[in-house]
Amino acid sequence: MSEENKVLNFIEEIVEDDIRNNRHGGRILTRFPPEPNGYLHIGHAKSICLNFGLSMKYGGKTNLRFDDTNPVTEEVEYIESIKDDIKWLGFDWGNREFFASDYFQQIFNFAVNLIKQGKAYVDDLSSEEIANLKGSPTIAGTPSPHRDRTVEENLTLFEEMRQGKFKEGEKVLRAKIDLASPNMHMRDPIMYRILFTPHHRTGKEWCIYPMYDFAHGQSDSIEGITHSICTLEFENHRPLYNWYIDNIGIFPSRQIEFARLNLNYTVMSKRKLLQLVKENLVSGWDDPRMPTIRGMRRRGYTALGLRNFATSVGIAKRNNLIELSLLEHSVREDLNKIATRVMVVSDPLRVEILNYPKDKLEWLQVENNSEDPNSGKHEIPFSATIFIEQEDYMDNPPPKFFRLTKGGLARLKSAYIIECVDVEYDELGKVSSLKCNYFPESKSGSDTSGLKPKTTIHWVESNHALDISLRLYDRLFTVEEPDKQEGDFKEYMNPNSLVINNNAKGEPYLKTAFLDNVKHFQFLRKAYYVFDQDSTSDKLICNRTVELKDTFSKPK
RNA sequence: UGACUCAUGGUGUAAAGGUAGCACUACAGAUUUUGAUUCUGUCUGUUAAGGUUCGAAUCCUUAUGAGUCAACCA
Repeated sequence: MSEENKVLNFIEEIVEDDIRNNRHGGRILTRFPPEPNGYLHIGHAKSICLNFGLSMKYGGKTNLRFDDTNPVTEEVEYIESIKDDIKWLGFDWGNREFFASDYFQQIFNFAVNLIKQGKAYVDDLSSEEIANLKGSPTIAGTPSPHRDRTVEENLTLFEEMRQGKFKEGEKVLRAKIDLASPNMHMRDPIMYRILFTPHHRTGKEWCIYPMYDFAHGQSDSIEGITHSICTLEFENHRPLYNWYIDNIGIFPSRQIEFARLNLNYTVMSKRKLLQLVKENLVSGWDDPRMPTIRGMRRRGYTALGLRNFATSVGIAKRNNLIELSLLEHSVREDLNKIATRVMVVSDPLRVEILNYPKDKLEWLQVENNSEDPNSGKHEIPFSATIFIEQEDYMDNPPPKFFRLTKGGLARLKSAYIIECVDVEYDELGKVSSLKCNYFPESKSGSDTSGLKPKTTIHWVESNHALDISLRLYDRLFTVEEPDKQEGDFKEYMNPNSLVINNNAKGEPYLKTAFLDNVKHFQFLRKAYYVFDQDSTSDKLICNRTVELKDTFSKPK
């Protein structure tokens, strides 16, 4: 055991304890149980990493199980995307792919079992009537007039429910537990309801469907799940989870709850994300501003970055609000190691190098990534006209500005040192171009000039420059907790969450890289970028994944 | 004002009665042909009040604050 393994979260402690006590023979089986009614988000990623991580750590397995017990909201479309996202994240469930709907017959049999024990009954009351008789947390519920039907009567009625002899809402099957329980979930919860909507897998075979509480734990038990990990809002369901298992007498899976992930400046509920998509406030589930796995992937976040993030947020029972900066840190950490360095000028300022021969062109070697010695090199052109970043030149620099100024020096990355000798302005008085001289003996790698410019700036040669479209993404909301504000959360959307820049100039290698399927880049001194899926070799579109840390521009 | 759960720096997470640690953030400094990376350092914390104990973040009591629950959703 290494040092880091000694710090266990509370679930790992439970698992190690179970292994120590030889519970289930030391077998560990977890599951990830998505409902196929939406796309996976970063919160699901935390759960996926937890469940798969746990089984990998303790020599167990993890099942993928679709919790498809509500045909009204579920669609096949989501199943493929969910599987795709889990694979992309880097996890493999092998052949352990299951559906709660596969267990409908067994779950039905469990219900019959409870009816026979006198622990379940068919109720004719409407949804409203049942709710009204349920009482409140401080007031006990009132029994339904149908609570004491005979076993035979219940058996017949339930079978008739199954045969489709009743309309939707006409009858339900309820567990007979305790109408006075302080836990509302124990007040004769509904086990089955009638639904004539065809199911995406079982078609019209069934017209009665088990409720979550009578399907999830049963599926866990059928699969022999040892640790059924869910989020905190199911804490109050645990007594019911256990009651069903105890009373049916099936494999005792154990439910364990942990705090879901909350990220600031975003929303995480499927319902709200769906709203953003439906109302076209984002371009889709894979909009790079979305906290969905697809969105983050399109944004350029890496699977490893996301997995590391999931690990670093930790597992506990206390409600949390994670700062976006931790996510960004995790992503940068990975990208720093793998991103190919290129030069792209987002706001070009033309520079003429007066003492460089007008028709000369040289190709210079640059490293793909100085962090990775095996990443190789590529070539960039250099000539008498180049672009640099507008913000890298100032007439009247503030103190501590050490980029280019009139009469000042700067190193062009991987090329020469230049000195600014003259400045031209447009009619508005804005700097329109620079005249510089270069120092031939200052060439990168063989510099004998003895000059020590205070900084190195990025640049792009003008004749070979590629026009690049940049999509600059920022946080989707202007407030930390959009859900907790007054009024509609959508009022707090950040109007600048997407800014498109079509003026950027990139080095020609970008096109080669695109054709070579290189994905992640660091645009030197600016940010990490990824090619958007809409790119073609003639029109490169880059999504800004995350900016580089910048300790200079902060003070303003 | 019912039940369940939780409470440690700005954020997140450890410390199983014995030095309050780690990561992120922020701020310094060093290195740097990216104001990045890397390295070093600094700031800030046990919700409150009692109790048990030689000793309490940890155990007990009470208070306070927060979350969840009264869907034929999951």
